[in-house]
Amino acid sequence: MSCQHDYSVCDPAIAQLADLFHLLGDPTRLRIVLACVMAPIAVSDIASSLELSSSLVSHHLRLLRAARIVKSERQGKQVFYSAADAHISGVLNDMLEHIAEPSNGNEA
Amino acid sequence: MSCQHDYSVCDPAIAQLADLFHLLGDPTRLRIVLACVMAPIAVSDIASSLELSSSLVSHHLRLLRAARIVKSERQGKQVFYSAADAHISGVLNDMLEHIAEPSNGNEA
DNA sequence: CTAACATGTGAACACCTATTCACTTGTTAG
DNA sequence: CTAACAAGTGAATAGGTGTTCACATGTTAG
Repeated sequence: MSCQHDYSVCDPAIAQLADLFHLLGDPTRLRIVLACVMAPIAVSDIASSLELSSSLVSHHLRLLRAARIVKSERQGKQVFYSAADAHISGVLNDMLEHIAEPSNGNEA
Repeated sequence: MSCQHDYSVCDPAIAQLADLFHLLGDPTRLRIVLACVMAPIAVSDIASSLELSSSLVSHHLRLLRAARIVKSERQGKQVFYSAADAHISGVLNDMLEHIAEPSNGNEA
């Protein structure tokens, strides 16, 4: 198996990996993900709390759900979205730590 | 301080976070990052091993270095690039685990 | 059934960006 | 100095995509 768990990643895995990062790479979509990671939340609540149209939120949630970044659960008229698994929060935490790190003098 | 280390992320941090993910969201750029994460490597070696033009690799490395995802080190004519810190590999590992996870029946 | 609400979706547009090409800058060797 | 190699850069372009608008679907209440 040439597709192990270290960094010798096979090409299809790279495409999938890039797709996940790409989905998190949009500020609006990232805010939606963060809202879902905190707690299960309905589409309309995401829209109102982030001041976005429900339509836009739905568009983004569709992509996020297709990539299994979030999962959906219906409760009456509303559909609640939440983080798909723990890896997502792990990724977000690592990136936040990366940002919080002091500049190592390798910029500019 | 409203900008703590949990998910109540302030807006400028979200922009920065999204920018990092966006940089990893391109397959070509992600391959370059993976090459750098494995071991310090020169621009020309990245280009030849990934079958890309040196120009394209330089363009991407500029962006990656600006975001402190990679760092550069000159050795003679060549410039070696490597991962900026451990958080990057942590993020990549988490995402790989996310991919490797069995489908939880929430697709399609 | 209808009305009202919540969510999903298709098309269109404006914007962004990855890539290529030509060129410049830097470095070592002679 | 020049020649050859490595890396960086600016402009132009083709393709991708986030957003909006109008509408469709689904669900509950009456």
